[in-house]
Parts: sequence; structure tokens; C-alpha cells
Amino acid sequence: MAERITKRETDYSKWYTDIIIQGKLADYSPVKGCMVIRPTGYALWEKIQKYLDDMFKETGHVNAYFPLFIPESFMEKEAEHVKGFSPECAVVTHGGGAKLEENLYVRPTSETIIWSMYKKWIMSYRDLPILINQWANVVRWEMRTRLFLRTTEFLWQEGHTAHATYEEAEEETLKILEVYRKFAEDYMAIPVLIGKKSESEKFAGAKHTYCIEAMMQDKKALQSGTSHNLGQNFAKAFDVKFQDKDGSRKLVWATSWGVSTRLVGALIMVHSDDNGLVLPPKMATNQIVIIPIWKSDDQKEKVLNLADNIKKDLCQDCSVILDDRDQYKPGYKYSEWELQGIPLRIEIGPRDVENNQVVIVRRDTREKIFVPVIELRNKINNLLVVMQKEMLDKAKAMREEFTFMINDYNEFKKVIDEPGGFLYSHWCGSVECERKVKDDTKATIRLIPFEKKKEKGTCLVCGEKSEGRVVFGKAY
RNA sequence: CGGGGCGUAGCGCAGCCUGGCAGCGCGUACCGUUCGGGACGGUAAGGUCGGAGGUUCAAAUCCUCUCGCCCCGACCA
Repeated sequence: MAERITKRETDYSKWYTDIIIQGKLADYSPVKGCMVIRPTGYALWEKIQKYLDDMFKETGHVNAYFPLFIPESFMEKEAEHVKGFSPECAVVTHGGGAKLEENLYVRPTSETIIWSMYKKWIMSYRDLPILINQWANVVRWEMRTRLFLRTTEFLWQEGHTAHATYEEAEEETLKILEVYRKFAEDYMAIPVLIGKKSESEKFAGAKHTYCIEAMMQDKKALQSGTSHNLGQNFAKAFDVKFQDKDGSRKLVWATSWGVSTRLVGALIMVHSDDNGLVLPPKMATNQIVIIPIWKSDDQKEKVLNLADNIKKDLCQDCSVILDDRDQYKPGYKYSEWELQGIPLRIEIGPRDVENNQVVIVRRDTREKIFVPVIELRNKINNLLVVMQKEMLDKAKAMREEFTFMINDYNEFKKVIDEPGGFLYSHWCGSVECERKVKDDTKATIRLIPFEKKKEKGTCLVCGEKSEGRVVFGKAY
């Protein structure tokens, strides 16, 4: 008998690792902090890439590719940026057997090398905007790593745009944030809060940072995507100016934005259960697995015949696998496919052939549904839509259950610890109070919500005036 | 970097205290019986006991050094 997955309530962290290792999504590699993304896990990343890439293209962006290596001097050009990233960079000092003239940083993010190129490419307002995205790997030498959530090397996309005006850059920043929100909710079935990061949480080198934040099943927050308005910081650092219509030379405005393989971690932690991965239909490589059941050869022929026909029928709408392996019993197959998160399982046995029906089992609810063969295609298509919606609704309901309005700091400390969740509280805006909350409770300001209501209140910590609530939570 | 745990068959582990044939479970291969929620019996293959040095007639076991990984914390997407 194969090993079971650790229950969420026993050890959430172990459960998460079990899902990934046993579900064959990824494996530990020989290199510390780095993981191998296995085909099952990579397929999820490919889904993410496919949908997002389409959305980026629809909003006018194009893909390009910049080098993995960044000259040390480039990193040092933007003060905040180098301060934020230097400590966590891998640096190449030798190449071809000789010490390099100048050290090369393995990119932790590509602003600097990209803006060194934008300097060459931007002369006139007619060259703007530049709307480039790249799919790439980056390296950040984190002290502690976790599969998908934080690995030394990870895959991501990074958009880097250049604009003539602040307003245009700001519009771009918000447009991408909306793309991220829509993708998270409509495809991954992950409800997200959108808002702005506080000064201390924003990107190193940004004017301000917007983000999407999701709640995991352990009530911790996961920053799932960021969109930065970089102002003119990188234009200044790399001296990127353009000649405007009126003949004057102006600094270019910048944005950058990204999501990473961390999203796979989010997908796992939001939906999965103690039996393995649970995938919303749109994120699954295959939506359906058919498990044929037989005893005699005579039954086998009849069952497989029906299964084949059903597969052909359903393949018109979605991706279907027929698991006709002879060496495993049905029960084993059920467990194996549940581990893989396949949304729907169709069981076809001798009794079903006789009654001209099949059994459908939903992965998310594990509900068994008996359906006449003639109604199957409609029923399946309907179920896939329903599941996609209900998974989002379920995640949203959980988030709402663990969202609290907190006015008193003692109560805050209690609630953040148990049950935990998103706490909406007043904050005066000072770094000191933010810091104190973090030191006392480990909770940080996840975001300052856009829908922040004008509401008079007093800061949770110092009691000074506040104009509205911000969202606190413990983060990954 | 601080704290904890662990390196023995592909995976999970026992054996170490008290030195004496390297074992168990799962998995794998083959044969037979099975097949509607992780089947069973039989046979077989599979090992530099993380590495180096030392003590000893004899080391997985005792001593010294060393390398690596995982978990918790600080840091971070």
C-alpha cells in the first residue's frame, strides 16, 4: 500500500510537501534550495503561461528575451534596487577558466539589464510605449526555501514597460493588476484581494507596488502577483530620455510586473484536500479520467467498448484519459487520479453497461452521480462549469469566514494567532507601528485595499488618526 | 547564521546503547488467483551502511574530522 498524505490538521506544512512529492509535481534536486519541476507540475505552469500569455498579448504586450547575466555595475546604478537585491544574488566571478574583468550577477530580476537596452531603443515619444514581457528563470539566494513557494531558482514572467507620462505608466500598472486578478479568479479559482503595498513592503526601486493577495487554507496570506509603478527611478539610473512633441527631453516612466511558479503553490494550498491535489477544470491538463471495471474477458470487451465510445464523444469538448491498465485494481486507480487532482472521474462497469449509464465522481466534493449515457456529454460540460465556479465560491467563503474587523490591539493579537486570517484594522501610516505589529505578532500589512472606505478611526498601535482600514495577515 | 532532525536497497525505516552472517515494509520483475475505494499467495532481482581517518582479530555499530539534506526562525515572490 502506498503511503498516505499527512492530514492538513496534523501538519499543514507536511501536507503541502506530501501533495507535491506524492503527486509527482516536483522533487528535491541535488542542488540545495532548487527543485525539479516534474511533468505533472510543469503542466500546471504551462497552463498558467498559456492563459496569461494570451491575456498579455490581448492587452498589447509582446515577448522578448534578455540575458541571464547582469554586469555588477548595472545592479549598482539604482540605490534602492541594489540595497534590496544584492544580499540575495548569485554572482559569477569566473568564466572560461579565468577571473572575469567584471563580476556578473545571475539576474534576480531584469530591470537593470532591460533599462540599459531601453536607453538604446528610446529616442522619441514615437518609440513609446514599449510593452515587453519575458518568460524567464531568475535566481534569488534565499536562506530558507519551500517547494514552489520559494526556491533559489524559479520561473516567472516579468513585464517591463516604458511610457511617456506618469499617467500612462500608472494606467499600465493597474491594467496588469486587473489581468492578474482576473486570471487568479476566473482560471485558478483563487479569490484575491487587490491593493497597494505599504512603503516597507514595496519592490526595491519602485515608486509604489500593487499586488494580489490570496488566503491559503491555513489562513496565511500568499502574495500571488505584483505590479510596480517604477516612476522614473530606472530611467534616471540608466539615463533614458525621450524627445517629446514639444521638442523637450524628458525622462521615461516605467512599470514592471510579475507572477511566478509560486502560483502553483497557491493552486495547491487553496483547493487541495487530504486525498491530494484538487484542480479547477480550467487548470487541469486532463479534465476527465475514465476507469473501466471488469471481471471476465467478456465483460472487459463490453466495458472497454462503451468506454471508448464515451471517450470519443467527450473528447470533442475536453481532454479525456482512459485508464485501461490491467495491473491495477479500480480502487488503486481512484486514489492515484485523486492524487493528481483530475476534476472528474467516470467509472464504467458491467452494471453500467447493462443499465446504459455511468458513474461520475467530482474531485472537489467527491460526490457520486449516476448519469444515463445519453445525457453524459451535457452533464459533463455542465459539471465542469459548475465546479469551476463552486471552487472559487468555496475559497471565497473561507476567506470571508476568516476576515475580521479589529479595533483593539489586544484582540488583534489574539485573533491573528487563533483562528488567524485577514484582519482589517486602522493604521496611522507610520513605519514604526507597522514594525511593531510585525515584531509582536509576525503579521504584516498585506495590502492597503483599493476599496478602502473613508472611515475615521485610530491606529491600532499608537492611537493616532487613521482614514481607513488596511489588511493585516501572516504571510508566506 | 541560530535551533531541531536525519543520512543503511528505488522509497520509508529497523539494527547502533552492549562491535561478531546487513535486515524489515513498500515498490520493482516473473507466475497464478483477483478486479464497483489503495487485492492476495509464491519466486526473484536489488547494498561503496553519506565520506575520510582512527581504535580493534573484527566497525553500520565505538572515537575524531568532514560533507550533505530536511524542518523551525531571521530574510524574501
